[in-house]
Amino acid sequence: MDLSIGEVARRSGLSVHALRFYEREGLFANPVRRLSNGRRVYHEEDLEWLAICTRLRSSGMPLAMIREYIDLARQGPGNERERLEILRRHQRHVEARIRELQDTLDVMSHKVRVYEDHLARGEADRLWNPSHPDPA
Amino acid sequence: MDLSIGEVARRSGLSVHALRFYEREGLFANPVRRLSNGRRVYHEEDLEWLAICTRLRSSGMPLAMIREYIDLARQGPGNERERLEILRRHQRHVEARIRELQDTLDVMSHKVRVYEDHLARGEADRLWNPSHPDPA
DNA sequence: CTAGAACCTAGAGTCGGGTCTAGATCAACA
DNA sequence: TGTTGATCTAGACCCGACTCTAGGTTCTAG
Repeated sequence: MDLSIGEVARRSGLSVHALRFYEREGLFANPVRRLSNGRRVYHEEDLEWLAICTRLRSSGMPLAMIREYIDLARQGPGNERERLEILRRHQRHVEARIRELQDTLDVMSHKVRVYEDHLARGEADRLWNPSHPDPA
Repeated sequence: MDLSIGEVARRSGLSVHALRFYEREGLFANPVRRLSNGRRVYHEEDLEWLAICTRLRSSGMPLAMIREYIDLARQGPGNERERLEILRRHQRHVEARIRELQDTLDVMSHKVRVYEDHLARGEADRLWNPSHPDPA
């Protein structure tokens, strides 16, 4: 079940450009094979890995960290602890990020609520305006 | 209580470069005043606004959106609904982002847990490795 | 046979958000 | 007085992660 780069782009949501770029950056576990005419051939497992990559990326893992991971995986058994450590590092990072966002969200929600009250009463212009006192 | 750019940098955590850059980008509500010798003078309210900016930035609000907001604030009363709408837009964005991160975190945590079990039993090399089946 | 789509490479360009440099001025201290 | 350090401007540069271009080949349908 061979897949062309266009097919993989369509199914992964990445552009063909991005797929070639990822390959140059060494983000594929298995070197991408070529047809005799030079065209790239992908398989289902590449698609699965890309789905994981996309997840990791969208949660803020830099390509360099993904490469670090895949480099270990490529070396085969023996470094599982290290791989796990990379994942845990990112896990902690994401957790911290969620806390940070939640924190900002709380502050914002409070501001918005207070301001809505003020607006409802016809008082206004005091919402996070550095030139004026803060109603919160 | 006048503050120099260096003082503001120290207290805001932004670099002097970034402060000048923010000014060029129109992110200050009140135009930054100058001493007769051309040096910038800041005040406590600038610092307060910068703290807010930093929050918004670190939660992913682009500078362009902050500028949009501050432009409205600068125009004075009458556009409070619009300002509120900007905040709500970002609020929704942050909420969605938190959900996305939480989602990825769940997947990762599951993977990590399963893998730790496998490792503990001496089975290995199956953690998100595109060349091998997945134990999850 | 031919048009158009899909593919190839190398390398340039983009965007956001800064960061840094050069060269000048100015302040403060020993 | 001289040196150190803070500031100024304009503009170049950086980074990550793509995105796009130019110029060329190859596949596919009619």
